[in-house]
Amino acid sequence: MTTSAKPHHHGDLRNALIRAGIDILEDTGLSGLTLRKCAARAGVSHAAPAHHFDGVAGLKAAIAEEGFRLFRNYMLDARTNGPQDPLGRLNSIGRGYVRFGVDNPALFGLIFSFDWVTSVQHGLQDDSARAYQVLRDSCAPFVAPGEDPFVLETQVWSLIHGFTTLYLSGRFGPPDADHPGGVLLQGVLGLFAGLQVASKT
Amino acid sequence: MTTSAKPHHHGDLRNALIRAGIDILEDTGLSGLTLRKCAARAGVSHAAPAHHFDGVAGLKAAIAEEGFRLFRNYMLDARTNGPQDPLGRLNSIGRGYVRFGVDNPALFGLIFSFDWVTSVQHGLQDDSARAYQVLRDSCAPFVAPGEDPFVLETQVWSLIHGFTTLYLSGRFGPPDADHPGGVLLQGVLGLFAGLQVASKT
DNA sequence: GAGGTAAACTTTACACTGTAAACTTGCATT
DNA sequence: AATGCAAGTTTACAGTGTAAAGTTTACCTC
Repeated sequence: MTTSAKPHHHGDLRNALIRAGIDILEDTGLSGLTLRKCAARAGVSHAAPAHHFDGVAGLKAAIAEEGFRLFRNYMLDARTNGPQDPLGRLNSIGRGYVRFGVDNPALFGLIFSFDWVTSVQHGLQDDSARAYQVLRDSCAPFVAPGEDPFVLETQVWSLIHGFTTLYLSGRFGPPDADHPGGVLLQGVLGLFAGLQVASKT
Repeated sequence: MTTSAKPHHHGDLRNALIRAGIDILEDTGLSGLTLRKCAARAGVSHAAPAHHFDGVAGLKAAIAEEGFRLFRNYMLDARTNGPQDPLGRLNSIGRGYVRFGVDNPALFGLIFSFDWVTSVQHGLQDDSARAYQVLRDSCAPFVAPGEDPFVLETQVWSLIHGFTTLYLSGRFGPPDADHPGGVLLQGVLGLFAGLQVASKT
């Protein structure tokens, strides 16, 4: 029939589908991300993404992988461009965290929509861990030598993550794209003011 | 909406559908909650719930209303049964918060799945505010007279909410149904140890 | 090169979902 | 009693994920 040079083999369909998915997330939010729309956007049949990613869960996981990388870069950028004392660096992580959410709300929702078991099943634990490591590093100066850093990390992560999700849901008013978190975030981060830099022994 | 006191056909279909919905949430999680399954469970046609609640969003909102009440009771019970000093009461709120999530993970996910605009559209702001008031009251002793309590409340809410969502996702290991949050929660709540009870002037 | 094989996609089909409109039934007010 | 209206049902439809089978393309072996 149509003998035109229409290559069956797309070449880089996997990445094209991921990019299409991210675009759809920006345009129509998490609920708008479907296999079929993703396929249509990439110009392939609706079953192609299912074949590549083994179902919609796999597609979302592949997008989340890219999302975690972006997320990590937001935190790194914020830390790089902020004050370099331990507390300043920790606060910068928090600001980068919130800014990522404000700039990419649907992607933020996606990467945290997996429970941990599902994350591991889809091989997301590495990307997730790399992002977490940034937070971990910024907590390290406050951990006394020989002590378990886990409690402090969980305190920091819980506070920042909780604020970000509540902030994105609009419970503190409409998110401010120019100053993510606004002065409220600054006040919330004040809870870290009491942290003591651990001596190096 | 005022509950119609007149059973025309079924009798109390609205409440029956809400209870069916909560049962389905427990059994199959948030993604398993559909209009049609809910209708089948209540023994009516699949279009009945849509008629009562104006779509699936309305059904979820009605279930969330009940969820917020249960959520509030969890916090109140925890506070009642715990130590009665200000810090002890604040910590109890946190424990009740986490316990509600562990006991009703899908319902917890549901009541926080609405953004604020949608919440208001469905008339959930009152139930949400009543639950928030419990947290607010427990924060009050730490707010200096004349000061805005909002920052402290946001600190507390963010920390507890963030911990609960991350804990429920299994990122700190499988949730412990007998001791929700476990020792980790205790450590996280330690961040409040520095709070000072405000003088009454 | 010829032939075979596996991967990359398409086509087709199906069950399930939410929503809308038309239809039926039964209570209630006038 | 007649009419109106609320409560449910029936029917229909578009969109979704998934599975199976079919088709095309690239590659590999002989």
